[in-house]
Amino acid sequence: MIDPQILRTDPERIRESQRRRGENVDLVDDLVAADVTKRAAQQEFEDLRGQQNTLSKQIGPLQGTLKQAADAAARAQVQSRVDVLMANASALADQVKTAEATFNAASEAADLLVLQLSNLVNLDSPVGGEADFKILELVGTPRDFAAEGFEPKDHLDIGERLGAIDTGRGAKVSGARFFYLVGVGAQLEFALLNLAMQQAMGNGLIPIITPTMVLPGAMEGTGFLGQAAENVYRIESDDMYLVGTSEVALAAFHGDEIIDADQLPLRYAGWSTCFRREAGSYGKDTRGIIRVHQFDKVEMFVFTSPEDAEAEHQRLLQWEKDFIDALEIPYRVIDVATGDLGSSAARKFDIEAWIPTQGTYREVTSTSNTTEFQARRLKIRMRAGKEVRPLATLNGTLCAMPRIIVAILENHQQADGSVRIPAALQPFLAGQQVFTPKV
RNA sequence: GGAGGCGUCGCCUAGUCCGGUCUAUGGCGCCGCACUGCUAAUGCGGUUUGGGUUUAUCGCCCAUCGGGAGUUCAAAUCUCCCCGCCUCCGCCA
Repeated sequence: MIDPQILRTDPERIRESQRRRGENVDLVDDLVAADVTKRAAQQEFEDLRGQQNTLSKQIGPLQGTLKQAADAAARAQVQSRVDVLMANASALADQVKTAEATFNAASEAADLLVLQLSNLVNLDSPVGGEADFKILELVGTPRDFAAEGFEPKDHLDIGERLGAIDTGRGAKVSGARFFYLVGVGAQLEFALLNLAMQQAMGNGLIPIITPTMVLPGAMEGTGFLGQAAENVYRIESDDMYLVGTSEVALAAFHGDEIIDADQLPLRYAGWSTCFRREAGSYGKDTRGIIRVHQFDKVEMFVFTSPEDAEAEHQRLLQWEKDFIDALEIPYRVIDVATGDLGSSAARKFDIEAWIPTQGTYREVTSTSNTTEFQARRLKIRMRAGKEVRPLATLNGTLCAMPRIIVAILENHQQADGSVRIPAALQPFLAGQQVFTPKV
């Protein structure tokens, strides 16, 4: 949700944001109109309710007088005054009811529109669609397998030979885009989890394990029921959702709370399984575990003041780079274009790891500055002195397991089918330096 | 799943039976002022949140007693539904 004040003072700013996103610009004008209608109805209703309250409040004391009235004559006099007041108030009650219904309808209409509006984009984000990202940085050098004298195998070949990845049985049991991590595959995930958490805690983040099923409010509040709704699993029988990222449960963690400014920033490193329907990606990445319905992820999430949000965003990006650096994987950092931000983000940086067999970089992390967008929806505020106002939330992937595993297997494979284990991971793998094929 | 109890403006708490002087009591905490070498103590005042209006301020109005619906001129208080917490029973990793 954006600041409704902007709607009244500077709607052009919102229109420009919508334009850059390639989203509905007319929505802004509909909203401005709905807001005007809503406030007029509110005035009308509150004015009538005020009149009614005034009348009603006179009745109470008179009832007391009535009980203490000395004689029948006095009682009759007071009673007649009560009768008049009640008659007037009664007449108003109908009007109040009508005005209230009108206001509620206008209010709902406006709220519905507001929820459709995406966050204001950061003006530094490159304008355009998915392909219009800007490359900010190239780190590391992809290996020259030709020079090394062998053809790199893809992660599934390597993983199967290590007995680490089993997509065949995944499909048998759960369908397409499901997989098993077995043996060293499972060990590798645990090692990555431990390395990620060690780094996160070293940076002062609070480790946290979140629910993976959430109520509609959490999903709505984080902005996943808009354009992204088709990628979310819904549990029909209980009206709940499976989260696509622990960001949902992490953001909602402080929902409806007012946090003292001196508690900020609040930084978490959440661990959860993530579920994605991957609707609209039929035929894409069908081989291996690059695009799956269920995976585990360590996610960083920060609550901070809006003033500090951009600096915090850079910090999250740096921590993501630190992690990929530790795994010795070549990557590039991109500034995601406005049309590819998702509704909550004002700005987004992705890290894309080099995938040798694809000859390209693929997304492994993503960090978004959602400014006050989620906080407004989830009613998360900060108290700075006497002032209470929305805070900013940010999220960033620290380690999305399958894709990192893909990157490790492919980038660190050796001619004999073994995989070199990066030094940073070795302490979490009982000192193993290499995974060797079982077959 | 069953039975019972509970949910009040940061925390604790009065009020709910019997609707109206509830503009929600008191304590703690916090903020301001006064007093005092400093601190502490004490005294006085302030202290829910959201919205509208005004906005230079003061202010005024509406809503808010877990959530929603209803009865009523009027609901913390009465009715119904829902949610959460606690205790016990059952089941269970």
